[in-house]
Amino acid sequence: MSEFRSKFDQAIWQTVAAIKPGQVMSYGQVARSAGFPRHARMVSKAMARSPEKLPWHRVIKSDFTLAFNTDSEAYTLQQGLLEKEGIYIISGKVIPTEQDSEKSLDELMWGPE
DNA sequence: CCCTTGACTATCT
DNA sequence: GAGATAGCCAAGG
Repeated sequence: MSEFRSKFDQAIWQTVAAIKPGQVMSYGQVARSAGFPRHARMVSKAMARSPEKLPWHRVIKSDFTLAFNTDSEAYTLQQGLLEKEGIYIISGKVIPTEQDSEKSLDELMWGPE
């Protein structure tokens, strides 16, 4: 069997498990943090194979949107799990815990329209 | 061995 | 802001 996968999966799962409630990380960020740069796409595979208890919903795309189609059930599920932790989504984007830009906060509160 | 597939990302229109 | 495009890379057919 593939040695890479088992080692990779464990490193990824450990990293994801370390994400604190109320925090989010992008796939690329997780990959890098786990020691596997440029493996963002592999992270998604590791998620699909991940244990139930893993907080997979705290992993989102680099642009702060969710990885699933907005009309899919998985999207709704992830959004629900995030909201249960106090993380909400405005205009399709996850609200970052740390707001540095007034512009983005402005846009998040008022929406693009 | 070649081709296709993604729960991705960065860059350019 | 929304598409299109090009990198990315292991897995499976």
